[in-house]
Amino acid sequence: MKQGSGLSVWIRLIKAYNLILPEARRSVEPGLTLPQFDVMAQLHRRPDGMTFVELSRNLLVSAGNLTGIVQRLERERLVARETNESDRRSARLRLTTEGRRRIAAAVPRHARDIEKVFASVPRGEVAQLRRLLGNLAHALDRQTITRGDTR
Amino acid sequence: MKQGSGLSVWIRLIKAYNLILPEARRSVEPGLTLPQFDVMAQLHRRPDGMTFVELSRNLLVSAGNLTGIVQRLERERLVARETNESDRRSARLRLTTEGRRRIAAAVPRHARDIEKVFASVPRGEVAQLRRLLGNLAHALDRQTITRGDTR
DNA sequence: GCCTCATGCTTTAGATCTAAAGCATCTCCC
DNA sequence: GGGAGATGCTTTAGATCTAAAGCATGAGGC
Repeated sequence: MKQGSGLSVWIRLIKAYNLILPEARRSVEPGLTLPQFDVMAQLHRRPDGMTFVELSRNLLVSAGNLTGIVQRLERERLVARETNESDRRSARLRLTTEGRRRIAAAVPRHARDIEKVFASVPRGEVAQLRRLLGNLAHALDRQTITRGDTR
Repeated sequence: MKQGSGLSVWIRLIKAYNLILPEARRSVEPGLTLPQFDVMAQLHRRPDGMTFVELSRNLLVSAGNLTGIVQRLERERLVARETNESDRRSARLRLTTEGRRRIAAAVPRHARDIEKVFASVPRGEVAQLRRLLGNLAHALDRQTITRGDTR
């Protein structure tokens, strides 16, 4: 009777995700795409910079994708890389002064815009969703890591 | 104190979505992409076929994207289009016999694979998530429609 | 000092995605 | 009729994404 509720959760998750995503996209600084904004927002919280690997872990973006995203940000002089002399494979990315200027106001504005999206949802439900989605992500995380086994 | 929970829900939604998505992708019939699978799964439930507009409404995929996805399915002879003589703008898409064969077993298998993803989540939480995500999608839906106003 | 493997980033091919413009065809109203 | 606007699909440019291969550099064992 309760059969199939997992699939139903997944379908509703997709639906909610795809309803919010365009709002999130609309809310980013004009001239930036959402992935570009995400990279800059991450860097904004880490004045000492981040490597590609650190970034890709925090953003759930593969390293391969970052190459292109960062290249476009470098072309716009919003991000700069410096090579690490002690490990010449890795690069450290930082916001430029212009990049910091552009993102500083955009981050809190984006946060406010996302809050507005949830304005019509009862407070209690938002709190529950927050908790349940946190549990869900944790459960999936463990499961995904485990699946890496050869067994 | 409770400030910012909407943003937090959004971030966790992204995380959960991005954890499940690779599993969903892994689970589709080999040789098909997830969007291609989605199109075929929709058509499988509608033996009398669907137009591009109907499909894009059900899949949250823009009509522009469908053109390419359907072209690849036509190339593989999994889907065929017939032109509507009474309205020559629109096309009706149907699964071919081969397409039906390919998708028939894949759909329930995919559903079982998604259920497995939720195996480690307590039944009660799955039920709550189902309900809350349903409410969320409804609330957002109304809001999005309303936003279309000039006001 | 080499060899092997791991690590960090880039590249490639192919598919998708957004946003916007474009092309037919239909509808409606004067 | 004929034109204005709506509708259904396609096309375009640019960005992203997956999956997989590739390249350079590091680290550890012998």
